[in-house]
Amino acid sequence: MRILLVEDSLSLSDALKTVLQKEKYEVEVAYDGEMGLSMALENIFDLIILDVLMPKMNGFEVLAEIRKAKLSVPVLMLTALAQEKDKIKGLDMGADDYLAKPFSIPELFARIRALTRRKGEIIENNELEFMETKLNLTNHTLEYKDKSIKLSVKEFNIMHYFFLNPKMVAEKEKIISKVWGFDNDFESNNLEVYMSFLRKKLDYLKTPFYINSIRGIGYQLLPRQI
Amino acid sequence: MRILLVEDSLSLSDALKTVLQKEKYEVEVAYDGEMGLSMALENIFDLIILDVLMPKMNGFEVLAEIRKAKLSVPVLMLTALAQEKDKIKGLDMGADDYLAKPFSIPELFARIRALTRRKGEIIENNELEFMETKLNLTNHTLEYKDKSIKLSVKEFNIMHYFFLNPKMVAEKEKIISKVWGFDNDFESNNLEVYMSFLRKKLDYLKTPFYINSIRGIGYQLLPRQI
DNA sequence: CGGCTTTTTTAATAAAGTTTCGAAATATTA
DNA sequence: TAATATTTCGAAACTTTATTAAAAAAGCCG
Repeated sequence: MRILLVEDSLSLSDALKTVLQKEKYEVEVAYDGEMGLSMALENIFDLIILDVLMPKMNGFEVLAEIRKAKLSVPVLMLTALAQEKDKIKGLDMGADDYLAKPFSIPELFARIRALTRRKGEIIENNELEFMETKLNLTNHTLEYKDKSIKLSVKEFNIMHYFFLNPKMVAEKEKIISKVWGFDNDFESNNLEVYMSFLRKKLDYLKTPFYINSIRGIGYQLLPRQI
Repeated sequence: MRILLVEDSLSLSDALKTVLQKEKYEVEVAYDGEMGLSMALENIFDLIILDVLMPKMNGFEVLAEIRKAKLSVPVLMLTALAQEKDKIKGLDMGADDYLAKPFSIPELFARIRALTRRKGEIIENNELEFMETKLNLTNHTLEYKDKSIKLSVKEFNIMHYFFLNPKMVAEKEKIISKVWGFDNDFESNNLEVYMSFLRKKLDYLKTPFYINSIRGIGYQLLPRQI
């Protein structure tokens, strides 16, 4: 489970990182809003913990950009601004929970568990589900009915992005920046190559959905017509 | 948006029901845990607000049964038990949020919006509508009744212009400058060619409007006469 | 480390879809 | 009817996407 922690106070972020890692979360830390935003846009996280008061760009601004980019990752706002209007502002801007400092670590953990539990769609154990097909997050396999197939890291990341944003159109740009990181990919058809790999695997599994391409825009998982 | 409110205190449940209805939520009230559970199992709700301290069956027990029945409906626990261990218990049992009494109504609303947002969000594919026909802005498809057809970029841009200025006469010049960019088009019938493409697609969809041409000026979407 | 497998990248080609252009057919108007 | 505008069609040029094969890189294991 990957968490992005955006928090400028070194003492707090260090402490949080340590306790989170003890609970087996993979944690990446950003020390200001700008850094947090670019990390959020470039990588796939299961949860973002966002401080409000930060240099360069505050938590509200980061949140606004994250949602503008149509990322559906759950966001937990964490802040000293315990005022009601701030809570409401944060929640209405697309945060999923809002915890005022000082908070108790066990409560934070419980809220993290609550937020990551239902990620995307239904989640059991450590898998995401979309149309009866399961993406296993621990062993990177895709499972449908009695068949299962291994995905390479790149294949998995692409599929992960689809499963986290089910039914939505995944723009090529977005997928590329998630899987290969920003700027990369000049003059390369890597994405198309991987989409072809994935289509083969979906065909093998006979999943009830297929990868539809939308010329000039990107791809979308759609139900197979029979 | 349908909400189930499970709360034994008449004064509180009445007050909440009233304010929720003012916000256009459909609200059903259960006055004890057993009643709440059976209503939750029998109907479809978008959110369940669950008190903890209740006669017959407490909120934790109701929640446990709801999750045992594999219902994934979001649950907001609402209670006087503000103790940390209760919060944690509730969240870990499958509640999505936990609010301690006394709480502020605006904060409750903000949390309700946060919890119910994701449901609508997935379907939220932005589209424009004109005469029951939808122009999907992410997919670049045009949809009417049960049919849907893909539009190419140029076709889409033209249609987009119409949908943004419905009922108006779209001047050729304007369309051309929007779709091909400034002045371009000297001595070319591209626009006419595309209008022909679009007419074919509208015929296929059997939309209730057609493209009428206004000689010397441009085009206009008009209701089809039968 | 060295050989083996797997994954990722690159490049070439094929396939599919889009746009443009010119010309012919049709319609409109004065 | 002549002049002008619009519609339609098909071929060609062009773009984007898909597929394949092979080279390069990364990972694995004794």
